[in-house]
This record gives sequence, structure tokens and C-alpha cells, in this order.
Amino acid sequence: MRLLVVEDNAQLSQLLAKGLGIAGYETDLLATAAEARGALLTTSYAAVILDLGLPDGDGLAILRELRHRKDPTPVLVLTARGGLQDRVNGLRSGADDYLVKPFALEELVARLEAQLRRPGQQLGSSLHIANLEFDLRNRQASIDDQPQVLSSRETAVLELLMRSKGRVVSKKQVEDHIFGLAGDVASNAIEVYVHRLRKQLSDKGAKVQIHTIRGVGYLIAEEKRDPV
Amino acid sequence: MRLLVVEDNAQLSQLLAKGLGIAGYETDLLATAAEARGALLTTSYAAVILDLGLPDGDGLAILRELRHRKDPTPVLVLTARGGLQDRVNGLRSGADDYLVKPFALEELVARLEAQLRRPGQQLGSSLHIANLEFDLRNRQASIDDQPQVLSSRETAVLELLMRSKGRVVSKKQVEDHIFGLAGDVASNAIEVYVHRLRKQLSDKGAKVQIHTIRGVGYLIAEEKRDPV
DNA sequence: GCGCCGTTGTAAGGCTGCTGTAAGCTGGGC
DNA sequence: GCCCAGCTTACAGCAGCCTTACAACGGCGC
Repeated sequence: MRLLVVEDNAQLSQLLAKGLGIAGYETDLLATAAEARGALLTTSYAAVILDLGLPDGDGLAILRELRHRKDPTPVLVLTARGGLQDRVNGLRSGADDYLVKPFALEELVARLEAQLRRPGQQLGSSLHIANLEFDLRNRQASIDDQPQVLSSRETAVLELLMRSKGRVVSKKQVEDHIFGLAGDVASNAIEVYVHRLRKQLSDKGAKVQIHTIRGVGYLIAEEKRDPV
Repeated sequence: MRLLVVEDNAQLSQLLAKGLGIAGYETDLLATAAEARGALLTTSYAAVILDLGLPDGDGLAILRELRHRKDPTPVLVLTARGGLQDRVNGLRSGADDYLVKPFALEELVARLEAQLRRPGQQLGSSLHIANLEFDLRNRQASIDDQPQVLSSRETAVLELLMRSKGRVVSKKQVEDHIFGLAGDVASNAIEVYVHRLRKQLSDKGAKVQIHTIRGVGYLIAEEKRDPV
């Protein structure tokens, strides 16, 4: 899962990146409103952690723009503005949660995960398709209850596909999920990862198929043999 | 929108009911864990406001049961237990938000509405005919809850037919829907797409028929076998 | 420091399956 | 019977995807 952290205090953002990393998230760090705007227009994140006091503009404005274009990405506002009106204001502007500095990293992660589990997904548990299981908390795939060894890229692709069970995932989304802002891929990298993941899954006996929908993306589903 | 408030302090729950009423919500007030359990099993609420310190049991247990049976109803925990571990604990148990008493009614409403605006439970965004489902948001067809792989043209035709459920769709409309303004089709392309879609649907076991109304267009409907 | 090995990103070429077209077929209506 | 709308099948073109190979990189043991 890739998160965007918009925070101009370098020390704090480093701390956040580290803490979130331990919790199992990749993060893109940005320090200005302008950068954040650009990133949010071109990249899709699992969630955004947004500071309001940015050097070149108000974080709330970014949030409002995001919601104005119906972007449902969860946004957790993180700020020193702790007054009641500030909190109400932030929430009314479309924030999903509002946390006042100083805060405990543990609470941030807990609140973040409360947001990430939103689309009906269960608590930090695991997702199943046929005999394939993916443990969201430990980012660990198992087949027939046998834990599998996958490279980190393979795991990342599988995680996204599993979280998007029943939906098609575009190549762009995979790219964002894996590379985030560092998204300089001058090649068919995604295709290669999918290929490697498919090979792993079929070698290990997973009764699961990653379908290609040409020009659209990928879809993971239970393996169906045509019952001729 | 109907909310459930579980709170044993009568004065506070009256206050909540009043405040939420002004904000435009109906509320059911319950004061015990036992009552809450029953209500949550039989009634579906837009959201639940849950106190933890109940006379006959722990609110967190109710929350865990709710999540255990995959009930996605937003739950906002409202309690005097304000410690960090309490908050983290509550959120990890499946709460969507955690508010510590004393609190401002205004913030409660703002946080509540942040939860209610979640897109998570938009069930109205998919159309059903027999065992065929079409998710408008993701443009994804499913048969018996199994996501189906369709080409983008097939999906486009199905989308239009499903959106026009109960009405006849003319060939011209299909053409416009697929090609837009660039509508240069010097062939029977539409007929071919419909044919391919019919084949897909019947191969995959959809209990649905695309009827032809000569000289008019197409109509999708539940499959009716002639009871000979 | 050095070699080993798995992972990662790139590149090139082959292949698949979608697409639109056309041609022949079917069946209803007159 | 005849006509015409729609059905079915076949096929070539092509973009998108798959597959394979390879070199660079980094971690690890020694």
C-alpha cells in the first residue's frame, strides 16, 4: 500500500515515513502544496496524510479540490490547528479523520487503518480466493495454508490485485502502487511482474487466474476450467 | 437516515438525540449492551454511536461481534476512556472513529458525517437481472457473483443494455454509445457485438436474454424458457 | 574485498485476441 | 416467392500483451 504524506516539517515526515514503513506501508513524501496537487492528479494512493500549514498554500484547499473532483481517496488531516472550529472545518471539507499534533504514531496508524479497511473489508485480516490467501497485515501469501516466498514486487502486485478482488486493476494503478512518484518506468515492467507472479502462482499450485482485459487491465479470480 | 445511539447516560443520550435530530437524523436510543445486540441483529442502521461503558457489558465486545459477522455499518465510539491504548484498541477492534468525552456535539456530527459520506456502501451503483450483475462504478459484469472477463466493446454494449433495463435500445443508440461522435461504421459492427455478447453471456451461464425487436432495437431481460 | 545468487528493470521479438469488415445465411412479413 | 433485417461465420490487421534473455544491482557469506 502506498501512501502520500504531505508535510513540510522534514524531521516529522522522515519520522512518519519510518513509522509507516514499519507498519508495512510505502510512502511518498512531499513538502509543498504545489507538489501535492500534481501528485494527486497523476498518481493514485491508498490514502493521504495531509498537513494543513504548508509553506505555499493551505492544505484544506487541496482537500477541497480533491473532493470536488469526486476523488474518494481517504484523507487524514494532521495538523497543529486543534481548535474545535478547525476540526469541524477540516471534516466538513472532506477529511475522513482529523488528528491534532502532537500525536502518537500508534494512534495515527490505527486511525489510518480504520480508514483503509473502509470498503467493507474486514479488520487487518486476510483475503481469500480459492486456495490462495493473502494476509494483509503481514503481506504474506499462502497457498493451501502453505506460506509462499514471493519477491517484494510480486507481493506488491498480488496485494493490489487481491485488495481489488472483483474489480479490474489498470496497469497505471499497478504502476502507482509499486513506484509511486518515482514512477519512471520506460519499459514493460508491469507486464513482467505480472508474468512472474502468474508463474509463481501456477508453479505453486494456486487455483487462481490473473485475467488480462486488453486495453483495460488485470483481474484476479478463481480458476475456472470450462466444464465442457 | 436512522442512527443507533447506545449510551447508558440518559441525559447525554437525550442531548444526542436532540442534536442529531437538528442535524437531520432519526435516532434509536438504547441503554444496554443486550438491547444493542438485539437491535443490531434485526435492524440496519446508517451508523452506530457506541458508548463503551455499559451497565451490562463492554461496548467493544458488541463492536467485535459486529465486525466478526462482516457488518460494515460505520461505528463511532464515544467514551470516557481516553488513553492512547484505549483509542488504539477501539480502532483496532473495528471502530471507524473514536471520540473522547467530553466532546462538542458539532464535532460529533462532523465526524459522523465524514463516516456517512464514505463511498463504501453505495449499493445502488450496480444493476441486476437474474443472476447477472453489472457494477456501474467499475464497469464490471458478474454472473453468480463471479466477475467476468469481457472485452471493452462487449462491456460497452452490456452497460448500455443494463442501464436501459426494461426499455428497448435502438441500434443507433448502441452505435453512439460505443463510437461517440466518431461514429463511422460502414458495416454491421453492432450486430456482431451483440452476437458476441450473447455468446459470452450464454457460455458463462447468465440467465438473461437479449431480445431482438425487428426494426426497433434490442432489449435485455431475464431468461424465460417457454413452458411448453 | 570478493564471488555468489536472487531480484530488478530493460529490451526485443513473437504471439494472441480484439476489432471492424464483408459475405453468405436465416427467417419473418407481405 | 421475395425482400429485408438481422444472424452467423470467417478473416486480416494491428495494438497490446507475453515471453525470454540479459545486464546491473545489492545483500550475504566467507
